[in-house]
Amino acid sequence: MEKASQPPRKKDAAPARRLSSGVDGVVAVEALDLGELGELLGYSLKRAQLKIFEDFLRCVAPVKLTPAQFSVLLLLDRNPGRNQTEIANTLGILRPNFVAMLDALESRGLCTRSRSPNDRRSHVLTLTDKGRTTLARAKKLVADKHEARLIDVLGPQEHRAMLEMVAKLAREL
Amino acid sequence: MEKASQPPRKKDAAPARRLSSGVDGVVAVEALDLGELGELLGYSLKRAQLKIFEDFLRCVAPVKLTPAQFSVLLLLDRNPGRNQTEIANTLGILRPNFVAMLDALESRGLCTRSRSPNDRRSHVLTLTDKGRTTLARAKKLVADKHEARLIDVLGPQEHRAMLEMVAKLAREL
DNA sequence: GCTATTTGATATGTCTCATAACAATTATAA
DNA sequence: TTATAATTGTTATGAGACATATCAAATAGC
Repeated sequence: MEKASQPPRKKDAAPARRLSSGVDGVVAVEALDLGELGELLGYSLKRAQLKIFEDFLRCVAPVKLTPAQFSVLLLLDRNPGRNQTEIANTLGILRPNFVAMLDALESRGLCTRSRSPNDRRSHVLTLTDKGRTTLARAKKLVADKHEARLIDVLGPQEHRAMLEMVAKLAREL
Repeated sequence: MEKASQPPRKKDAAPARRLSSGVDGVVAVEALDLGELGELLGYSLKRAQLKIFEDFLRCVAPVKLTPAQFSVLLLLDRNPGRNQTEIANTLGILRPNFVAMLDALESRGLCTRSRSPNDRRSHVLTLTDKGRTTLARAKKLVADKHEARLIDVLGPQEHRAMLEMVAKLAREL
């Protein structure tokens, strides 16, 4: 055990740092020690969330919908006749930022704004037929590809358990 | 129950939409139907993640560290002598974006950049004493306040289970 | 009627994340 | 060795999400 020439580096002597690897001459760097980062729920949660959104985008790519757009279409379908403020609020989107989102959906012919006869300030949001069929296609892609992949990785029990835990955190924290 | 004067609104007779509530005269809007949004893991996961980061910021506010900064300090402590590319890569941060992060930490005296004698291109990153004590304070706040809160909401078993599931997703998806 | 509030919208600013390009340095090949 | 390629830190820049202030039109409350 010769630890002579090394400068005193803490007490938890880390082993050799670099290992040149493989026939292709690529020099790999030894994986770093994540330490207590692995015990930080928020850290892994964030990374999982990014991966999940990536997977969502890939699976739903045929209908060109982002997770946010998909959630808007779902809400419009389930809650016809609502205005922008109501939809934006329940999705946690601020009204100013919701304007451009709606512009994009409306310009693609997926939904429409129409002045409410009761309150001419507000716009009643409605899914178009194209919006409904697009939503139907998206739902199928989400169920068959995206959620299926998650269930495949986690297992059905854990997937269900995780849904509940994550909903509880979103609700009660 | 007089609902006479209202104009006929669609056919799927949704129940009354607005309920004026409370003594303070605030008019609440009936909660919208989230539909299958509650079954979308990514949706709740994202909302949970935002709440967790909020809670982290609140708990760690006394030492003024963001989750990203905390993760950098943790990594520097566990992996002394590494350069910017290595630290940034393992945290999933792109090198250009890591520069400003390091500027902030270095300007607060929490870490230092020094040219490596072996490879004068790279900067060896080192935690300062102030960085170490700050990290120690942050770790205590995270454990005693932040993670404690999560365990309080989820329960110890579920908290542990969720850690593993989320790590699995981040790893295998 | 008069004031305050609400709704959609615009402008703006910040923050995160991603890409291209560059100088200095090192590695590799001819 | 010299010429070429690759790497490191950096800057500049752009896209996207997210937040605030402000506005005109419309409505509500007094």
